[in-house]
Parts: sequence; C-alpha cells; structure tokens
Amino acid sequence: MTVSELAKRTGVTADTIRHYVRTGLLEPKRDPNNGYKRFSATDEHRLNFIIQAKSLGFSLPDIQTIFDQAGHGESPCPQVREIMTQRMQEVADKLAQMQQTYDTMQKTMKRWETQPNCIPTGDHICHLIEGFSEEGCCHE
Amino acid sequence: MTVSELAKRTGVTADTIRHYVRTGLLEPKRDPNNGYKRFSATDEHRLNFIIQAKSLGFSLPDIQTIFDQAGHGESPCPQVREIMTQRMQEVADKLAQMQQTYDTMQKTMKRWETQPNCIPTGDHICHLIEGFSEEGCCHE
DNA sequence: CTTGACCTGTGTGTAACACCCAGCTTTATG
DNA sequence: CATAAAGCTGGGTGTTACACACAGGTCAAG
Repeated sequence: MTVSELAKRTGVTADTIRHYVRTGLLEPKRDPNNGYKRFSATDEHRLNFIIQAKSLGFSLPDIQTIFDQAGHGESPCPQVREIMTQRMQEVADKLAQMQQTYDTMQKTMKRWETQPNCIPTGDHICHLIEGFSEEGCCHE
Repeated sequence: MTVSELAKRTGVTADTIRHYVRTGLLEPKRDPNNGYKRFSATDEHRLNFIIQAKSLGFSLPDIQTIFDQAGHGESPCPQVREIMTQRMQEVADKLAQMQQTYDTMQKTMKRWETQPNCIPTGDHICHLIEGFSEEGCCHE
C-alpha cells in the first residue's frame, strides 16, 4: 500500500500519515526502487489504533508510549488508564476556560452593538477593546 | 523599563514579552550600551491592549492587523467586529468538539472500570482502546 | 576586584498536522 | 514506442503562542 491508498482506506489525509511516519509512530517498509513508503496490513492496524486512541483524547506521544510498552510485551493497560485520567482533567480544564472565553465574547459582542466605531488617537487604539467601562466613544 | 520590569507590571512572563517583540507586536527601543530592550509607557499601553484583546479571543495576528489598521489612522473597529464574529464561531465549534471528546472519555472510563488488563499479542495492542464492543479480554 | 546572584538575547522545542514544490510514476494518446 | 498530461511522492517549511536552555553580560556585596 502506498501513502495515498492507506489514506483512502483509513479516512485520514496522506499528510497525516506522513507526519506519523516522520515522528516514528508508523514505520513502513521502503520501496527499494523509488524510496516510496510501503504499508502492510499491520501498519494499517496500527494506524487505526492511532485514530481510535486520538478520538479518546490521547496525544501522539501518549500513543508512542503505549506502543513502546506493548512492544516490550508488557501490558500497556495500566499506563492507558493513568494517561486517560490525566487527559480527562486537562480536557475539563480547557473546556471550562474556553467556555469562559466564549461567555466573555458573547457579552462583549452584545455591548458592541450599541457602540459606534472610533478613530485611533495617540491615547488609544480601539475603544471597543480598551474601553470596557466607558460609555461613549471618541467618534460620534 | 526592561523586559522583566514590564513583565512584573503587566503580569505576563518575560518570555511572553520577548515573544511579542520577536513577532513585531511590540517594538521597544534598544539600549545602545548592551542591546537590552527598553520599553516606554506607550509600549506598556500596547501590551495591555494585547492582553485585553487576547482575553477576548483575538489571536496575535489579529491584533497585529488591528495595530496596522490603527496605524494608518483608520478605524479598526469594523475589522474588530468582523474578526470577533469569526473567532466566536471557531470557539463555539471547538467547544462542541471538545465537549464530545470529553463525553466519550467519560463513557470509556466507566466501561474500563469493569475490564481487566491485557497482554499485547501480534493481533492487537490494547483491548481497552481497540475492543470497543468486545466483552472479555485476552488476559483473565 | 572578585564572587555570586540575577538578568539578557537568541536559538530551539512543543502539538499536530497543512502546504509547497521539484521530481518521479503512471496513464492516455498518437 | 514515444511522449505528454495527470497524479503522486518525499522532504522542507509554516502554523500558534509561548516555554525552556544556555552562554554571556550586569549589578550589588564584600
């Protein structure tokens, strides 16, 4: 299988696969004639594993860790559980932070509806952003 | 003001300020003796603007665009409104996606509670991740 | 004047790809 | 069979917003 064939079969872009190869997550054989990457069924399985793990919130380094662990013949499951716990906390944190940003954006947009545009002076750049508590604007 | 002084006054790290200087968002004078960055009150004002805008969801390139526009003597407000609309949509999309990831993670963790660890074979890497529909595990 | 603590600029690393582009392959055609 | 058009390839670089590392400069204390 070439890069693009594998891409079609798995639904990811060829660039994504190339990226995984570059970072060592996939290690396809090389065609001696032209240096092209040649993927086996095992490679396809590995790629599907990567896609699955990613959808569960694992990072690529996480997945590499899992591969390393499994390559040693040891069970990666304890690591998997541990990493998942960490990642869940991180996702929860980011989620809360993004939600707050979103709320701020919404409030701000609403306030802006009643505010005119302004012309920059030496003192300020954009009242919409700077003048959170101001009432009027420089340019009526 | 030196980098670290400005950092203390504004609450960001010195590295962050250095980053803004490198990307052209801030353009401090240089001390002729040692090449150190020297920040004026105007620079501090610009930095506070950057911090404010960032908290509203603007990217650094967005902020650069606003500066450029204001530098021309034109009102950056129309751009600001337009960019904010875009960014809000993006944040909303990411938020929904992250929420879904989080839900999946939670469900998965719950299922894992009842599943044992496994030993990797040639066929699979980690049943926890691969065997979404499976009942048992290779290693009882 | 020297020792140590602190500070500086620049170079590089991070996550996860997307984009670019010269050149090789494959396919269609004459 | 030759060739031209179309498609694919690998590797280099760009993206976002910084954090970290490190050699060397600076400053106060002794």
